[in-house]
Amino acid sequence: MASLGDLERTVMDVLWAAEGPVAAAELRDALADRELALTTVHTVLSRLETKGFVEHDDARPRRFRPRATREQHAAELMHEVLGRSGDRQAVLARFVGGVDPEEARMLRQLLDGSAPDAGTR
Amino acid sequence: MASLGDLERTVMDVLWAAEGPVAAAELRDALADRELALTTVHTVLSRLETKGFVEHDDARPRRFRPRATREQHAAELMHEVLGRSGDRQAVLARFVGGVDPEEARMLRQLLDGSAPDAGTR
DNA sequence: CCGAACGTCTACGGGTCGTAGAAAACCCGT
DNA sequence: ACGGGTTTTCTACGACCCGTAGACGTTCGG
Repeated sequence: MASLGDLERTVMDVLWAAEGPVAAAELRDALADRELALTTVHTVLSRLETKGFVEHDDARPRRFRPRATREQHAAELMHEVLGRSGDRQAVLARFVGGVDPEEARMLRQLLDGSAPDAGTR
Repeated sequence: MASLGDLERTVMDVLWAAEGPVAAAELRDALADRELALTTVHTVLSRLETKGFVEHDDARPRRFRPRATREQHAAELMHEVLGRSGDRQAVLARFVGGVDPEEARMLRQLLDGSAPDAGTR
């Protein structure tokens, strides 16, 4: 999976946090601390599009939105790491060893209640 | 966490697969298909060292070894992704939704048997 | 139809990474 | 102790990625 630069990730964070699709100018404003030129935002957006992270409608000001939710993306990344990693079971063992007890409890629930496919979509 | 280039990852894979510490020349041979110059291997190793992925002893031919197991590394990566990702619970939900039943069973076991800290170290 | 907002295309400078030569440091056999 | 191969270090270079933005064409609202 393609990986993201700093600004790219920041932009994705804004998009993920947004309610609906977002126009370039809104993005620039959301990142006002960076004082970005509008074209910069456009460049980043089009790269994100090439990488498959966002898409835009054809309304006039174009509006951009993420192709996956932040959670989908993170979960996919985790699976990718797991997949590329030799002994999956050993990795999972270490992984669950490191989750805090709160989350461990939740995991147990998720696994027990697992209707086939729960949480996938 | 610093991320790895292609060759860097390949080198780590060799080191992780190896029984013990490995000398640069052995690495070059293990990657014979790439026809790398020895100095190339050295460069990569020293970058990996800078990034904290390997260390070497002071024997003559230096011998290199990973500072973490492949599994530790993968698990850390997974935690990093999880940490940077907003709604941890939602991510975990999606994540476990995607593990195959085999592994789900194993996860349940790991979670139930969880003596505090099991698998951490 | 004009001006302002928008979008596309091109570019550049810094950083990382694959790649390796030059040269220094080192070790073994004689 | 010396010379030649082996190892290590230092330096470099080209490709590519990414942050950044200007130039210039496009489109919409009045």
